[in-house]
Amino acid sequence: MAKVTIKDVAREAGVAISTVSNAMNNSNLVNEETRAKILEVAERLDYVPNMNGRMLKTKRSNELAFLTSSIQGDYFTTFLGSMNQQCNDMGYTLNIVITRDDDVIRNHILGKGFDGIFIFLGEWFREAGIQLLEKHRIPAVFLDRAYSSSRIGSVVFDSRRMGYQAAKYLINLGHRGIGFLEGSMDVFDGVQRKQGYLDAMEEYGLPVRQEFVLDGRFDELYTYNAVTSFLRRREVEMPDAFIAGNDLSAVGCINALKDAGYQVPQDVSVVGFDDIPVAKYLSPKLTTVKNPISLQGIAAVKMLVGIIQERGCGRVESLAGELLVRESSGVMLRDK
Amino acid sequence: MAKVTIKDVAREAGVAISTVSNAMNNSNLVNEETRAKILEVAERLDYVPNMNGRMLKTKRSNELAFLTSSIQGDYFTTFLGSMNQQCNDMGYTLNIVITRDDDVIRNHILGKGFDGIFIFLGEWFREAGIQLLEKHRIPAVFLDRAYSSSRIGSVVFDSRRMGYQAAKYLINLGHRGIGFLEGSMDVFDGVQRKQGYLDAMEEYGLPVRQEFVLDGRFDELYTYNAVTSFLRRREVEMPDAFIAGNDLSAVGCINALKDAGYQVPQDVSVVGFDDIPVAKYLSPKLTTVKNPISLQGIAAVKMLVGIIQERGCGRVESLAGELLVRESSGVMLRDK
DNA sequence: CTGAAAGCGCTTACAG
DNA sequence: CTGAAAGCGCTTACAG
Repeated sequence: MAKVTIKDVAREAGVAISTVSNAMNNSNLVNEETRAKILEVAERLDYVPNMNGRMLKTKRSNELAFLTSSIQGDYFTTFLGSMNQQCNDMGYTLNIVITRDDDVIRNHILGKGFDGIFIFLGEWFREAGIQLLEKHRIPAVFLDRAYSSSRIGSVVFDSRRMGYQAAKYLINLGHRGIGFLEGSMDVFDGVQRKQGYLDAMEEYGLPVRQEFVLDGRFDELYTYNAVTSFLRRREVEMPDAFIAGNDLSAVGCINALKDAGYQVPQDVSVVGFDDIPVAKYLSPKLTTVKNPISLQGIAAVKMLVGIIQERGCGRVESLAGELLVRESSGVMLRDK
Repeated sequence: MAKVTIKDVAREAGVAISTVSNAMNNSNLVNEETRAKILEVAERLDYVPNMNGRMLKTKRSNELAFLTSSIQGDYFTTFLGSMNQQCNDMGYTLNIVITRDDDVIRNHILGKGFDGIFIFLGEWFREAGIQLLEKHRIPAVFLDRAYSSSRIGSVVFDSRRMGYQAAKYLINLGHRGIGFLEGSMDVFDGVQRKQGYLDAMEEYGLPVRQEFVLDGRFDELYTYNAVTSFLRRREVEMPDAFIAGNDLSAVGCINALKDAGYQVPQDVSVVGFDDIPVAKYLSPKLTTVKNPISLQGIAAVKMLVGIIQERGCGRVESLAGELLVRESSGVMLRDK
């Protein structure tokens, strides 16, 4: 059966297509009987307006796109769930597109008629992409960086502050030699978390020892190896604690410490970021910073819709996380 | 800056719009110099063809939709990752839409010009939906049930066989009184896993004791409560083992058993389904059935593209899982 | 209240 | 090789 169009409905109902269109969209223009007849026919034929035809005229789709380079990890599950719900609540549908392809990205930004775009593309979206958005005045909200202009906003976590708080927490526990397992320096959170750590060290006048700053790459195995080779290199000088770029990295760190004969937190405290679901099942249970992921999704949708409907303009919204103290961190015990 | 269209490119390049269209699509029709000029202009203006205009003519979008009622859980992360990759490899982009709204579903099936649809809507997609697909000959692949026709196929797990194998494994270990924590009977896997369990019991001439079949609803807490009240009801007769509808349910079951003073697997063996990431971190580590989720995604894409390109037709493809024996199950120890 | 007409941005025969 | 024209399915002034 061929696709049924507005023509089919018009013919079947014995009216003009414009009347069908009006009946389906504009309540008060059409005679009630005519409308009833048209709706009955439309229902019978399973008529659904072709969005391509409609959008060619109206320039509005009530569709938003979420462009992401990945949906791996629990973060996305939580995030997309809340985002999608909020989109629906506000009358939009969300299209999630996983891609790292420049052409696909351009197509979705420029060629599909989305009313607005959420961007979580990390390194797959750079300056040129921003220029494109700006030049064509596409409403957009970034979830992976802090950027804003008149039609573009961002909703991010206040990773710098949380990095600062994690470090401060450890300092208050008596730790002085605090190491950092840095994540990716291409990633907003990676940079910010480290910066927060540096902020705290500076505020308390503690030296940042470069040999205590290891490359963890947000990766469990990579961190495990980095910490293991660090421990082999220098038996003498141990950090009192490590802040890891994320929980996976914290797990790798803890395992490396254990395998080298250290106890966590008795010998070394470890703090992560994210509060991944297994964090509370680990032994020791992981002390970590939890971000309000659902709130990020909701805030992002509100911001984008605000920009689209001209009720708001672009800005950077920064959400605070929460330090969850569990078992992998404790007061400083070792003698110095 | 207003949206740049084919007209803008044509004007700027001093040619007709049909020439621009040909230059961008049909290689061998256009003079090389003309084409070069046109492409240069298109590039300079950030011209991206409006997909709505194009699709109105061509009726092909190279876009597939994945309609799902949820993306909660690790299943989806794995699944969508492999599916998306396979779509890209085959020249399609995948749009993921999370919805439980009939109108949104209808719109995406009929009104958006997707070349084909993946469906994972469970109870939010019933007979009426299938009729709609059939009537309009929409290429579709189900991931949540077994159904097929000329333009519709399914890729599912062979849950019945795996349920059978899980039960058979326990029987071979010496267990006779095997209980089942059933999941949702609205869900394909829920029904099939239980049926497999029943198959095995029958094959081995073991009675299925109705009081050993509890309602777990695929839910940890719900199962915990069901098992706890079961244990309170009858101290005398204990099952030798439980098969749980999924891992969450298995966890609830194990916790209930432990809290009632039983040891797993010494007193009761427990087997789950899914192999969720925490399964191997639990104590005891969970024996479970792991499904080849990535393969399901790949097979689904291949099937749908086959149907669309008329190179294949609808069928039910059933993927085998793998029983992972870990610590929550063991040989029958108790005296009868 | 209803319908004829124009036009959104494209592609595709077709004429030249 | 290039362009004028028709038409995909809609919506929106506008005339009646």
